[in-house]
Amino acid sequence: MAATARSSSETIEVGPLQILPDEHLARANGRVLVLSMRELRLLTELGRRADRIVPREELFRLVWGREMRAGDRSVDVYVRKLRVKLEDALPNWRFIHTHFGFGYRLAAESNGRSQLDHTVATGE
Amino acid sequence: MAATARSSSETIEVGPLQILPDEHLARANGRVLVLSMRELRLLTELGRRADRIVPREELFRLVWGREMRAGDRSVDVYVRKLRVKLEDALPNWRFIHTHFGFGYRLAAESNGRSQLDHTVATGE
DNA sequence: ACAGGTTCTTCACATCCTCGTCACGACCCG
DNA sequence: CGGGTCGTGACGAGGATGTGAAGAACCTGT
Repeated sequence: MAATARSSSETIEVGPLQILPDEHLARANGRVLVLSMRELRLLTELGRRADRIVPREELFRLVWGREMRAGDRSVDVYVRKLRVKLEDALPNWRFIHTHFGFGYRLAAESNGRSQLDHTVATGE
Repeated sequence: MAATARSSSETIEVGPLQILPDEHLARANGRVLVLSMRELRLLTELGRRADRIVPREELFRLVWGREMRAGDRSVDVYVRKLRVKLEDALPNWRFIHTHFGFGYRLAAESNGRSQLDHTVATGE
């Protein structure tokens, strides 16, 4: 892959979610999320395109670094893993949205009510 | 003629409605609308001809890519689906107008009052 | 090299969504 | 009023996505 060594710490914020690719970690309301390599990369690439629909093939290319074979379900499986961990960390939010026939989109959406946890107190 | 230049990221705006065919999505006051392939294409073709009456046969040809068989109600059904989703996202607006015997026309018309719609995520 | 634990990949099955179509009733216009 | 047009809800088939699990690959410390 491109030898573009990212110098300054990139920070991606999506609602109460904070992604720090260069630190190899993400935070939910300041709490550190334990993510594997693949999971973090997938989340990062989605985060870099937050609020936009990213096709599976593109996601696979970005995260796995090669072309996706037809029928490969890896992206779906890792989306699932991310959803579980995000749900676990922030029960009242939904982040990864499916766009049937197109791909996935990352965006913070509160589950309607009880966003009493808005006292994020991130360094913001 | 269809000299539609394939400029990157075409944006169609109709009142508070924003259609981004290349992103595979549309927004209502910035909020993403979840549309299926057909729905988005229909909305797009209507949007490209905003304020003009588009005959069913033409709409069908544009969206389905083939000639419409007599008695086919697909266009009507999908107009209905779009209306429901648009109504859900922007309750005080009407977009798709029927022209009896001719076809449909897309135009933003506020229902007169209180378009201060804070359509907060219902979470329903 | 080995054991123990973790991550990655692949599968099979379950579930959900889309799409085209139908049927019936309301509507519009002459 | 009469006949065609449009609105609307429902249905089934087929395909796309969700989900749990098993085995392979990998990593780490001894």
